[in-house]
Amino acid sequence: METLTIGKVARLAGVGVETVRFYERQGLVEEPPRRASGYRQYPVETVSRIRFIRRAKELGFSLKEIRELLELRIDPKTTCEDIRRRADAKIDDIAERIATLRRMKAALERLTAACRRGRGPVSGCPILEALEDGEKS
Amino acid sequence: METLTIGKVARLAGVGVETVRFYERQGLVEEPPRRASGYRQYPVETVSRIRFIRRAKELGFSLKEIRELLELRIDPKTTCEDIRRRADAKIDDIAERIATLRRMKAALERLTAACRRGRGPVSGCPILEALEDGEKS
DNA sequence: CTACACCCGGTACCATACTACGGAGTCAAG
DNA sequence: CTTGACTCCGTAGTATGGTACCGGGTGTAG
Repeated sequence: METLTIGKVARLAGVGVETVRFYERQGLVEEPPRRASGYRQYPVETVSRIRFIRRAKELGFSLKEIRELLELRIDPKTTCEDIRRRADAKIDDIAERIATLRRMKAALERLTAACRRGRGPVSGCPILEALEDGEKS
Repeated sequence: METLTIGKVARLAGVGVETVRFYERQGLVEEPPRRASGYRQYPVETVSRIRFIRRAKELGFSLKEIRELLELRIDPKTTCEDIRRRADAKIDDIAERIATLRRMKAALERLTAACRRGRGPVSGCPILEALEDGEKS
């Protein structure tokens, strides 16, 4: 089975070596087996895992939330009911983020449209107005 | 014209007084007029502005990016061309975030579906696998 | 068998985004 | 006209998420 050193994992995932070790300390990346010298031996999947972490982080999930997302899987240690409840909560959260982003996008599209056809009466701040409704917390 | 003290703005927007002043220092909230005593007099719109900042932050935008979003408007100081270019870049950014969130949501939905019909062969980490493709940076 | 890139753990430092504190002045209800 | 909540500014401290550096050991190509 193919394994990678920490440096290769880091390069493939587009992060620094220090970041990989940091994610390990945070419980986001499983502690890999070591060889006699103490060198970490990573399975190739670790690369995808780290790439996922980066993407989720860009979308505003905290490392704690990302850990929870990564723990969502069907295994014998947790009941199906429990997994479904937590996954459903995440789904709702994500749906709401998508809805808000869509409103922001629509507002910006109206702005560029107004711009294109000779600066209509768009003043004030359109993106801000787009979120006036739809408040919920 | 109705104005608000900093404390009222903060309460209505759901943040602390210190946060309002912090956003002012960061250029996210315009410096309001003061009365003779030095007290800030905010227009009511400031509340929406701060609520927008909070939402955008939850979606993973940095304060710097949020400032850029809030500056996108048609005014005489910038050319239409410039506004459109910057707005288009933000639109692309947002579209990509939406696409990634949709893939995450779909993965979680597959997980709960598998869960519901008596734990199928879903092992490993479905949300992670959902993003295996669609890499771009 | 040595050079050089790589890995080890530990600690210290950094940027971002707040949050708290202190000492003093202000406002309004009673 | 006092009292208590609110405001002022400045500075310092916190949490998160890394990033950098250290002295030392490891691995391998020439």
